[in-house]
Amino acid sequence: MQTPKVNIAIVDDHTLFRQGLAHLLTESNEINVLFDADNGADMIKKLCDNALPDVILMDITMPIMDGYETTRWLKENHPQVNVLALSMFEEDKPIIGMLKSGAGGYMLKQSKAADLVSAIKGIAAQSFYINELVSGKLLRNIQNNHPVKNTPIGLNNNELKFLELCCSDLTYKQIADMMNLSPHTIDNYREALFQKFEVKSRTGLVISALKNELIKI
Amino acid sequence: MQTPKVNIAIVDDHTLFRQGLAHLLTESNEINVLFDADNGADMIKKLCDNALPDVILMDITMPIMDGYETTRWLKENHPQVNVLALSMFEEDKPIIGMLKSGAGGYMLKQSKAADLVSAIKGIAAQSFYINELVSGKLLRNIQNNHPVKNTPIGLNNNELKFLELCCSDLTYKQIADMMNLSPHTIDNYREALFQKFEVKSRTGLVISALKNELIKI
DNA sequence: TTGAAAAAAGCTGTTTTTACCCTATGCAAA
DNA sequence: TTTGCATAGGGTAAAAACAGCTTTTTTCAA
Repeated sequence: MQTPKVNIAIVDDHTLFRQGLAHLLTESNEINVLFDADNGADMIKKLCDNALPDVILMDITMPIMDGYETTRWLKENHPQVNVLALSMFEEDKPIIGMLKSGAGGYMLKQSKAADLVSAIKGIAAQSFYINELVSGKLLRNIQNNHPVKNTPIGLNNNELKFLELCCSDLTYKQIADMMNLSPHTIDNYREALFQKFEVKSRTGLVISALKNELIKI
Repeated sequence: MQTPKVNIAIVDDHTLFRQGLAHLLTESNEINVLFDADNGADMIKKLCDNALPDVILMDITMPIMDGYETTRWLKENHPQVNVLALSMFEEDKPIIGMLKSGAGGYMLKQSKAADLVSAIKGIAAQSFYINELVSGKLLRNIQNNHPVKNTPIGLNNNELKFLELCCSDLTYKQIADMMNLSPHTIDNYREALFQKFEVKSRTGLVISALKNELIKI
């Protein structure tokens, strides 16, 4: 008899990816997929009807309740559940952001299945799984000694709305009209966001926001 | 005995997605996955060593040889093979673009497995599979009677390089330096791309390029 | 091979939009 | 009261956008 299977859940808004991954992992005979969910809110519902998983594979970009928020909720309400972030993005900010939210590891969707299985087993056994991808970011984060850099950036509703409208062919004046605000107010939002994102141009802002999965296009 | 299985191949640069999907589809008992590939070039190699598939599931964004190019190659060299585009993107341009390149259908990765299986069976039987997503775009394309709008936009190497550098915090002057060209020449590229993409600002250009999967960030 | 045509690269402007200052008001919470 | 905030303003400099034109390079057929 082998070691007992690891019970997991998969939270991701791409149905095909979720279901395909579930089959793939089940076939490894080392992992048991208890359930899967479309987003954080869906996961919370399904947690009630299922045994508590050892590990939850968590996407970042999801409608309604995203990976950051869901991970924070889990650490608040079920701290014994390990979260393994699973994302397409290899930028600093989402990685550091998910780890800060409470994820114990971070894997790319570009990974091989065998590596993902190791990561799941690793995180189930030790509550964390540090691969090269993550350790590099962590190291760089320390070496740069602005340790809390690259954190998820807190935006209020208007800033977020503005950020979305920024991802377009609209001028700031047109954006101001659409938000029923003075162009000067818009200019304040712009200034604030440039500082938060450490950029110097609207294009830089848009690219950063997309890389951090704060907005979708 | 049922109808014979449909032989397919999967071309996608995300290993986990590809393998997971292969397992998922195999389990349906109606589909047989002959092989999978990382990108178009990889697919061409593997085509030699395998039976010709009935249907190829094709991602759009891939390194080395993308979905558009690969589909065109297939239609040129193996016109009897049906291509079903499988992408995250529901914008007009990638959809129309893949169809124009020769794909017989277009499915979202957000689809349910059962729908994907129907699409594969449909396209194997009839060489095309038109769902609501696609028919809407086609209809709109006809109604707007600029029928060849939303086609993939042809860019030369310098324009593409410029476009990539545009997706950054760099000024045009800095981009000119990096490309060892005069800022005036860069201005010509900008002008040309604005016309091709029908935009009025660098931000609009960047967003369009991303939506059309001409560049990645 | 040559020279006409086309494409690519470069230049001079002007106008509009962005980016970056610093200040001020109203309002609500501490 | 004070603090913090969202809002709004004026002014300036830089960058981006737009237009019209010249030179260089490439291409290809006579």
